[in-house]
Amino acid sequence: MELDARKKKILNAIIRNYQETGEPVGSRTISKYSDLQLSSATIRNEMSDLEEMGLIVQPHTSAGRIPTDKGYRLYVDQMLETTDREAGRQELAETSDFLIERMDRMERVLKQMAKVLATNTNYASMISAPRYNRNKLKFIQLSRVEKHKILAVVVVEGNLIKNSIFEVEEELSEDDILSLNLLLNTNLNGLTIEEINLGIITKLKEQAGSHTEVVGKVLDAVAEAIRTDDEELQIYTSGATNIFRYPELSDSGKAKEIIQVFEEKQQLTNLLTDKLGEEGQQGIQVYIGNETPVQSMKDCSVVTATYDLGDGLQGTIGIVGPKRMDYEKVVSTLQKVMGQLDTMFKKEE
Amino acid sequence: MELDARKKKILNAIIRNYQETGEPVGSRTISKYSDLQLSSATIRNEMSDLEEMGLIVQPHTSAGRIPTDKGYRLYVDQMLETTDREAGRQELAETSDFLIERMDRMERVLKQMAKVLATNTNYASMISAPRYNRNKLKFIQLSRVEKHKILAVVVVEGNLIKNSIFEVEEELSEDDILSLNLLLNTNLNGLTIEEINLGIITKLKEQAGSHTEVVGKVLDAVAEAIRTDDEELQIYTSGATNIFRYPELSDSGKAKEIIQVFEEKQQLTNLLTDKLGEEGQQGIQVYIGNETPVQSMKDCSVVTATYDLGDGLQGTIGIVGPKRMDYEKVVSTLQKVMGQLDTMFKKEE
DNA sequence: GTTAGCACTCTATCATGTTGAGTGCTAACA
DNA sequence: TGTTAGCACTCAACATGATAGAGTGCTAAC
Repeated sequence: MELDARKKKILNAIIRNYQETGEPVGSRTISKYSDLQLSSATIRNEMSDLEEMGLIVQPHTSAGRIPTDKGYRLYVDQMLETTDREAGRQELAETSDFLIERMDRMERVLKQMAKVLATNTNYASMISAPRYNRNKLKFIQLSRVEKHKILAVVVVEGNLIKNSIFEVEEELSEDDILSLNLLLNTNLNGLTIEEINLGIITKLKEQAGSHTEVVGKVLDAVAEAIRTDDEELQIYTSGATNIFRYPELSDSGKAKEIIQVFEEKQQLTNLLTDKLGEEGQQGIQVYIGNETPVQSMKDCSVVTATYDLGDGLQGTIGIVGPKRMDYEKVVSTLQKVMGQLDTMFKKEE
Repeated sequence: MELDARKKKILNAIIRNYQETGEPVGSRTISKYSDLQLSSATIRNEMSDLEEMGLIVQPHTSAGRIPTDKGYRLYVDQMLETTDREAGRQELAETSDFLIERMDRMERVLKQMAKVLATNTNYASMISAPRYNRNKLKFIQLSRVEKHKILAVVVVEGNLIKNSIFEVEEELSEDDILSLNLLLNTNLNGLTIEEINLGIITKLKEQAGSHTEVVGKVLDAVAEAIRTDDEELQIYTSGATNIFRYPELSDSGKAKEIIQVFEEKQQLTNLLTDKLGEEGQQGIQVYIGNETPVQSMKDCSVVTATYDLGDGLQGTIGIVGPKRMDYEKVVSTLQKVMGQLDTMFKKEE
């Protein structure tokens, strides 16, 4: 069976209506509220066809129809026009002014962004801090904090800073520290973690003479600082409790599963890094129901988008909501937030 | 009416029973499962008295009784013996071995502790990172990262480290930085934030000569590093979804409120800092129902405990659960975790 | 002071009936 | 051939009523 223009219109109307009400939608409703002038009987025939094609289903006999995952997929792929909504843009802009004023550190900005996303959409939001694709070492600074305690500050490309305090057996003089600083910086700066191989390490330790212990510990700190461990991906979330707004997700079994994922964050990594390399349309990915890589989200839809701050700094923002979410609004909101991240960090750094 | 020993025993039995089942408990149950050999009729008379005293209530006529806030309060204050439970200790100890092995940074330890607390008790847990009572400046280190960018590393007592990168107009030479470092450290080390007054600032800026801009920005960074802002209190939580285990808290209205508090964390500050100064019995505080400073927790009980790592490092750990929580277990678990924090950080630092 | 017995109350549960929304099918119509 | 009116049918949701069971308070006897 082919999907002609009229069937598309009807499917569209069903999805829109279901989006608003959350209730199965019947033939009479469509007949009244769509622009095609057809009787409910005709709509019924068409709906029967749509059901046969697997785009909609009845929860039970004598109920209206609701879209299937396949139906949503079709809707998202073919029927969604990304119209700019002036109203939405306006609203978000206001929040953003407020945001820029109070801006402080990356962490705070990301937290705020997550919050803006969640409150604007009424869905749950998540945002991952930038991952470092190129992990070049920029700068190392050792200092003596106490007699046997050394502070190592490691700065990598993108001005990410990591500290580490460790204890050493020997007592180092200021001069020792100075020369170690020089040694480390001349040999390591500009290198990526892959380039710091055993050869370089051995050479360093030789040159360090009696201070091999310190060098070893510093290298540990460096490794710690620039590793791109998935476990370590910082994720900020907001509005997880928004899912209670949607009855189809509110029963305590489903709600628990979803909120747990948001609380533990570990699993969100899968969502936020899933298609990180590939370039879709502007890096936007839509997972409907079972398409999700995270099983607990099978009753939700997830929309993610990759942002790029330059300097190899890439991260992902995402929205989790019911399958009947307002995809149009979500996509355009995500785009706006990405634009904002862009200007914000262009301005700041 | 006076509360004799028998009434206490009955109240105790009611609370214990309600703790396990979550159902109102009737006279017959007590008659059978308590060690006092009394008929249900006698128990009924006593229960009637307990109700009159406001310690228990009937949800409706012909239902059993459940404890009131006042009843729980009496139970916690007078009837709770903190017996060491060998089994519990054993269990927690195992988890802790695992924990020590993977220990890394303070943040990770605290996250793990929260998790241990939550999984051991099956309630929700929260833990605040140490607050700094004495904020003595220990060490400042400036370095040049790029031409116009300076990295300031500030170390305060307790080895808390804060970084800040800022831009400066003038181009600083390595020598400039060296002398600024000297200047800042000789003048500021060992001072608390209160002691860094306008006089010292002016003096510093004079001595800095042309580098007043840098000094100003460094001082901002210092202020940022050692301020004890409540807003900034780092809080780690775990097991918020445990509340779904308790039917009396699972309906989506209550659950939403509670989980929201855990998600936004802001309000938890009130719980975790409420009685921070005062010393109760080992710093343990129990809030039952409406006693809580956070309105959304009025259907829960909250138990908090203050830990002290020495060096002026103080923080709070807490448990949130239903009012019928196992106070005994919670208190003893908290004590164990505090002991662990203690040994852990004594060992490490 | 304790207990057995009884009338009473209230919830939970189940069966039953009713209503209304919505469908599928058929026959008539353009 | 596509569209529509009409009708019988289905099913969830809601209300009603009956029943069982848990638990109480009270009274009278021990």
